[in-house]
Amino acid sequence: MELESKFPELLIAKPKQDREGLPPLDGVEQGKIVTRFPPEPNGYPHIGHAKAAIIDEEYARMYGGKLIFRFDDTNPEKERLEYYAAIKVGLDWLGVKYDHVKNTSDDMELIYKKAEEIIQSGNAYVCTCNKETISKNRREMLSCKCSSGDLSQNTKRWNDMFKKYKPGEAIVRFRGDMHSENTAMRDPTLLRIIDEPHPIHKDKYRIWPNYDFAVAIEDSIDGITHAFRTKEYELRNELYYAILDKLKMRKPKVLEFARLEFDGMPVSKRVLKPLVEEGKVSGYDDPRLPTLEAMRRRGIVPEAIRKFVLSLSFTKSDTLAPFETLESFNRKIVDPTSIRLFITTDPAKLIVKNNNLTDIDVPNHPQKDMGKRKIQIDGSFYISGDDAKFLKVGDEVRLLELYNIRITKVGIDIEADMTDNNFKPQIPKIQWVPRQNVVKIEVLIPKILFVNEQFNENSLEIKQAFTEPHYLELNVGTEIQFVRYGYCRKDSANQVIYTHK
RNA sequence: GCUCCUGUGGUGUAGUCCGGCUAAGCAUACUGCCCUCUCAAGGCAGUGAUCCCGGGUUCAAAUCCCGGCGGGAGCACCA
Repeated sequence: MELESKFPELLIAKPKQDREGLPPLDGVEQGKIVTRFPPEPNGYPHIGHAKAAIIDEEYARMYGGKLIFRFDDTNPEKERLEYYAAIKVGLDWLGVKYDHVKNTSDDMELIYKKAEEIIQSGNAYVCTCNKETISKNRREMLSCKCSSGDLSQNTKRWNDMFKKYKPGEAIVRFRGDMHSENTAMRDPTLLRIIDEPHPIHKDKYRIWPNYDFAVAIEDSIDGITHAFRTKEYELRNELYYAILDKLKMRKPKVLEFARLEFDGMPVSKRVLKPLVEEGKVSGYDDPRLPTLEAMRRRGIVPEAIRKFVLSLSFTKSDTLAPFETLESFNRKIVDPTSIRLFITTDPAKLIVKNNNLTDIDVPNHPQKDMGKRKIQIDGSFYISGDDAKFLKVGDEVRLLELYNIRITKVGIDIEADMTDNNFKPQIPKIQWVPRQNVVKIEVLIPKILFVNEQFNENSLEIKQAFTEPHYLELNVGTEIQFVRYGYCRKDSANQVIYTHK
């Protein structure tokens, strides 16, 4: 009673309402957030990039802040110009809008300055031990002789890294703690020598920062407030903060999320590269792959990917991504604008002996006004093998949008008589394609790429099919719903890719 | 092996920080009905979770504590 009057706020129920989209962030002021999407241009963008970019953008947008798109291009051995372009194309396709683009490699002078600073302050040293020794010492928690070298030695060695040393002969190491439980803290590498020409800067630089050093500095100077990264970096948070601490630089907040990968659809270049090289898939845009280009070809639209990513929320728990959920989102988005056409697979011939029509207008969509198309008729049709095999003499079925027929003969050629044109809800309805002017197409049906870690030799089914002449008038890229068959995207003049049912 | 992260229906999540208002919401999948000249989309209904297990704290635990077990990741001069 007394409490009530003194502290009425205690009685107010805490806000537990439903939310949409990503969970709110702690202590963020409107307009004060800056996020970043920092891919390495070392491959084609895939669903994992999409998740990261969408999360980065959503949070920036949620609090009216900014998104910086930054290429973390500090390893010339792996990066190529075409990947910068591919990633940008992918982001634009996804509809992710960024406020600023930059390359980490454009900040090399600054990074060198920071490197010198961290060496000067005694928080880093140049190590000339070989790789084996270094990794052995890490395992055994032992410091090497280089770590006790004085400042003049480190300065001299640092200067020598620009010219004298060969790659592998000297690295800059952070003075961490060789006894730390966190192996990432056992004097990790900060910079190393790489003589491979950089895709943008060619031979201008040969000392390159590694991930931990570059990201920490870049995030800090870019004004990033929230740095989102996948969970496998979690152990490196301590390092990230330690580097900024020694450099006396502003610290962004680092948060992790679970990485996204579909079951049986690996994303790693280690797995994908051999498939492409051996010709087991047609390229990085093969519809079986989880690359953005592949999903686009397959008929997945960006809005569906965004909805899907947001439905996964922002968690660290390992997820087995539900591809069918993505398909469901996609289907709902694509359905209202997909033209309906007839298709027949494993076709069977059907002759309607008393056909008396020469053409018919068929609506392009059952609900939306998408116009009609004219189909020429002469009584000679194809129907799907799947439908044909259930037909018996005497059955009455309806040719969709056309008329009802009664089967008079089955076998290789099916014969029938037209009965009437009254719509009868209870009889089976099947699609058909006139044999005159039939268009022959191939349907590519992507299936799961890997089953139990094994490449699935049957991962791409190719089906021959017949469709209507109207198909020829559609642009490549058009999403079509083949009635009673499924959604497909027109990939070329004579090929479609199956999107989903 | 060591270290870290994680564990809610078939699947993905909400709720867990600040214990009760929900023996658990939403989506997807599945089933049925309605609508429909598609096995699509849309509408309605239903099946399905003792919230990993065991103990503890409490009037009260998915939510707090302890102990197990399962899954994932990191241990590079890659990001």
